[in-house]
Amino acid sequence: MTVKKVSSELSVNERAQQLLKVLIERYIQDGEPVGSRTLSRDSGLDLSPATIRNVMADLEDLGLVSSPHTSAGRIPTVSGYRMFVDTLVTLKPLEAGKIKQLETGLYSSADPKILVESASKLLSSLTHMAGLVMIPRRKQLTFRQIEFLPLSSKRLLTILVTTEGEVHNRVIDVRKAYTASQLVQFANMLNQHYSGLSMEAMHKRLVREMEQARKDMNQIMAQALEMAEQVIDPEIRGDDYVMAGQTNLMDFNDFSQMNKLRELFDSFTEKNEILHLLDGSMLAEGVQLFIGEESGYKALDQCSLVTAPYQVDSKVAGVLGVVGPTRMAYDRVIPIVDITARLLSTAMQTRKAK
Amino acid sequence: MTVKKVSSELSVNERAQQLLKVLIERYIQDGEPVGSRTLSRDSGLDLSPATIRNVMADLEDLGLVSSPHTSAGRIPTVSGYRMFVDTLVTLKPLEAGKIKQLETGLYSSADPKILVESASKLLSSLTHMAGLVMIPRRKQLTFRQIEFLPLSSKRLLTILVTTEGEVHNRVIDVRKAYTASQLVQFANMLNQHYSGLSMEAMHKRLVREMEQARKDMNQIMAQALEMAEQVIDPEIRGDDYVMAGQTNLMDFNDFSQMNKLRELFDSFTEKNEILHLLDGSMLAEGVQLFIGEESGYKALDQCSLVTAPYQVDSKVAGVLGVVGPTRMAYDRVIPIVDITARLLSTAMQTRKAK
DNA sequence: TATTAGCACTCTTGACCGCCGAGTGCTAAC
DNA sequence: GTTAGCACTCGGCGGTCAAGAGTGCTAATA
Repeated sequence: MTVKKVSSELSVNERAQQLLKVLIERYIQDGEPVGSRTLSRDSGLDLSPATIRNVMADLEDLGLVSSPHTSAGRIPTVSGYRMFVDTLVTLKPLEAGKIKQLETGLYSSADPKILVESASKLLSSLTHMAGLVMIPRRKQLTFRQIEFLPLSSKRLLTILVTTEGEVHNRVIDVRKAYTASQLVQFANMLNQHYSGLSMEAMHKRLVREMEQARKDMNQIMAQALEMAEQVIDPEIRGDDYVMAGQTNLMDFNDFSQMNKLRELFDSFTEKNEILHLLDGSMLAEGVQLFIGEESGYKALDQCSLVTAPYQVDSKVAGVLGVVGPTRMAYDRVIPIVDITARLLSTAMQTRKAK
Repeated sequence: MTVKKVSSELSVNERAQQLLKVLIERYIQDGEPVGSRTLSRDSGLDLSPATIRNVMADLEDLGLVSSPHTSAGRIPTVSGYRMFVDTLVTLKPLEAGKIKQLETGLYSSADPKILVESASKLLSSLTHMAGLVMIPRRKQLTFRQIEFLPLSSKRLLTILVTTEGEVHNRVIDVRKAYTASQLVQFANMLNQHYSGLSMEAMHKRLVREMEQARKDMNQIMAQALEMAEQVIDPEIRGDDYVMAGQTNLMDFNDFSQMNKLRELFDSFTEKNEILHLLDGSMLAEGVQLFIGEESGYKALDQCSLVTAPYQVDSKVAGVLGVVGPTRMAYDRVIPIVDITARLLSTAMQTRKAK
């Protein structure tokens, strides 16, 4: 009896899941609420609309679907999508042509800046949504060298280079004028002393040793350290990302209300909400999804974000992904994001493996 | 007789102009076609609606106004706006508060990159439209020094610094591996040889002398020159600009058709059309306007662009401006752009005048 | 007991209609 | 040259109506 009940419940669930799957696929395709008739016709399950209506009522009780109004079909809820992407979806392998496109797009340059930009453009063009690639985290970057160039008497151009090949520059004002050779001396000292440290570690040591130098009345040293501090302090905070194809999102009538769309775009330029999400998905193993309100940010509550981390020299270096309407073709998008991350990883390798 | 006719025609014109002015001011305020009744009431000219209708018919013949349909009021055409901004508009001086806002916003940093960004943000927030600031033209920049850092055996990080304090970096692949000291030697040679030249001049000489070095079989020299060429070649082309507040444009129902707005946004990321316009207005003396189709670009045909050049050390260095709907408050926007350009000029000065 | 047919009900959508208000162009009078 | 008057036009708004799609419920069926 018990056994039978369980198995019967299970079969109900399987059938319901199958129906949910078809419903979502259908809804993703057409963007319109799916009714019982349609489902009866296209589910391959040979059930009458009436039966399907019963199942739908169950799914609605479970919070997996909802109907916009009494006499409309059903549309998936966020939980519905979640179940779909977690257990139901059958991913579509990426066509060879698109893989080729990705490869040629990514293997044509060695400059990380250009690579990141290409990746984000490719993501956007392959998915017809907005692509984004996070730039390697500052904190994890390691200091390589610094340089000071005088612009005017009390104004210096500072250039900071990381081992990874990123260059950051900043203009700073200093209290007194230094000669060119003094500046070179400062730079040499800092370079010898700190080269190879992570930015974060360097920051900590800088602060500590600045204290020390002040106590020792070592003016020169203190000055040099202060200058360095001025440069790396802003660099240490804040990751950044590059985005492409934002305007693609304007085509989805899911965002027909302008203010919603505006909110979204603003959060793209504001960046910190998105960065926080990307930051979180750095730790995840493979592709990760934030569906609708799952992200926790109001601006994104009509969107889904699909991300995957990428590596440089087999260490996680950043995250890339796409943003689109909740109703997106997950079966196509997930593989695209996945593969792009892999390809970017190999393209970013500093020493050639082959 | 002739005299009388002329003077009479003139007075008609003056009256018509006055009416055109009021009409445009009104239309800018409300965004709705202005009818003869309204004009009769608010023009201050004590004319009956019927008379005004006659004048309107004349203005329509002259192509200065048009009516969207038979029984609507009139709205200005591009030529109408043009006449308005050229001869009719009475500019509203900027309130002291806003000037203060600009000053504190611009005098807080010395870094040109940050300055440019602040300026564009300020423009956007003061006008509630999109602000943009062009970054000093590359060709006019002068070369100061170059540096080569090895990333891996055949991959170099190149850093190029201009006298103006801009830093450009790029990763390049080279044919053979060089030692660190060789790279330093290359850099020294280039720095001594070319420092102080404009990028354009440097480019020309590089090409010429590369030829020469090849003929002389001076391998080292040729290699060094080729590397330099790889760096400055991409830098020499293409100016760039920074934009802020694009989403402000989404509030104007003038851009209610999404595809029009999308076209506009795309042309912002595409950049070259806008750059071409900005480029053109570098030569102009003060504030310059492109109204609607005047710009010649389809994406901008619903917009106006208000620009003004700014100086660095009393040489024109770039252009800034705002983009908004054709129906914008020119009387307020023109002074804002004008003053921002002036303030940015003084903020950008490399040696302090005071 | 699960499934299905049937039916009444609900809700959206688009078409059609008529009316009102705003505004015009024209003509004739001032 | 200006104005009053009048006929006309057009967009917008609200209401009604029918069609279509889909639901929930109940009772019959396998």
